[in-house]
Amino acid sequence: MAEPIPIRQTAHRIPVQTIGRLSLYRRLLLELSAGGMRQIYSHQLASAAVATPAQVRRDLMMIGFTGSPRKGYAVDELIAAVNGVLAQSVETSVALVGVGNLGRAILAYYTNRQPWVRFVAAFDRDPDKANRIIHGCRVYPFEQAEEVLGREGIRAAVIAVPAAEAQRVADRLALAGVRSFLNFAPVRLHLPTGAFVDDMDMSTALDRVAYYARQQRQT
Amino acid sequence: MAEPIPIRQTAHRIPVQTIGRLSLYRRLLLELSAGGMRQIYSHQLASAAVATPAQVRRDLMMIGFTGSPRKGYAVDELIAAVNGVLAQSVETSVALVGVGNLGRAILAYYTNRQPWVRFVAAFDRDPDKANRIIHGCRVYPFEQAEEVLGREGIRAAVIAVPAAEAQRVADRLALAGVRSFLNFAPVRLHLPTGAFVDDMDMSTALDRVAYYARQQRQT
DNA sequence: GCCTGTGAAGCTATTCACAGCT
DNA sequence: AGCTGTGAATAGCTTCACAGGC
Repeated sequence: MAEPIPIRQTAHRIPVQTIGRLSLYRRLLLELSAGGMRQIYSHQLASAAVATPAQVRRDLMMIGFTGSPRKGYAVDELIAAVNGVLAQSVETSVALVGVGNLGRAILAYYTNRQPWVRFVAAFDRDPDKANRIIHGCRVYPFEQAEEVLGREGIRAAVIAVPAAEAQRVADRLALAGVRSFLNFAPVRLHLPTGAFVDDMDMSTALDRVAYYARQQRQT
Repeated sequence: MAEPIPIRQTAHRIPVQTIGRLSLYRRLLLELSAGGMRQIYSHQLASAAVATPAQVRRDLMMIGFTGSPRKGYAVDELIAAVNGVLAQSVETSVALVGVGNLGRAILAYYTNRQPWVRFVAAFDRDPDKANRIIHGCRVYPFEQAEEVLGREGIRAAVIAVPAAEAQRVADRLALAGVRSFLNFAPVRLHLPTGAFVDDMDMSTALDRVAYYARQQRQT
């Protein structure tokens, strides 16, 4: 009865930045592996990821993966190790809320990438959109959210509704058991502690980019 | 001949996080102002922005804006102050590269928001897309990038091309004078120092969200 | 009493730098 | 000779906490 799942427990919390970079490393490594690369040095992976070698080594240390001084890291083993952290062997079910222009583009974007994540349901307030299948994902009226989320065991959602509705949607999803959100609406969400939100605030991002475009001073 | 542009120089560099929050504050304040609010306390703005009051005060300190202990901050003056920092009175011209599903959704998203930023040109490799007008933005063949970017004085661009093309596109834009990038392609870009890149990496974001959806342990 | 402005402290991610290994 | 693994140092954003003001 000691530990039924002795997978790999890296005692400490992994910082969110590291999680993000691990996702990037995996993507790069999958491509390199397909290209025949078997071993890789931290400086090579760092260069591909636009990071420093020390950063790469630190990240891998976080997940308890070790290489050899002589040959660097074994690519396929490293991919497996990252998979072990990012996707605990099962694929994650995700819901999309808001099937407007942006929502559809998001669905199209994710289709046939990341087989470890699957969009199993989409919701829209507009009943005309219900019961259609978009990019292989069934659209339900938002009223059925609780039922479908529960049935599918969905704990992650992508919010692509207008700003004015985002908080209401988030509240309802949270009550239905969703704990992790990818928020495309340009508002910050108030959520119960323990929930995770990743804001993809395109408005803010464009403002930042516009700001730095004007900082053409000496550098 | 002392200082022809005595605008407002807050000696130190403003951190990118602060720039992002200023953008958010402005959006919130515009709405509050439209709703008739004239004064606001740091804790009120903080609550709307899901931040701490100290954070708000520090951010405003960064741009040299001061309130009064009694009444807090004057909403409209604060909006003007943020505008002074984020948009130096002129509107910023931006180009979009890649007019696929995602590119069109991006254009649609930004249309009629943020009047201080304007998409003046879009580019696509596919000549069939050229010379059309999408959401009020003219599409050019990518070959004409240098010419159009130069003519319009464009220094900021949104990259929405497939991963495999993003670096080539970025290189060419950088050579044509673009210094600030909003990158939707799921790769990190290598750019000359001094250039600014904001990565909107949707793949990484979804992986992060999926990861934390599974961390349903005690919190 | 309750707010702002801010020096100082705290925190956490990143980078350094070097011992150890092959 | 050149790489990994990692304690220690660094850096920079955030939070604390309190003086000052109304």
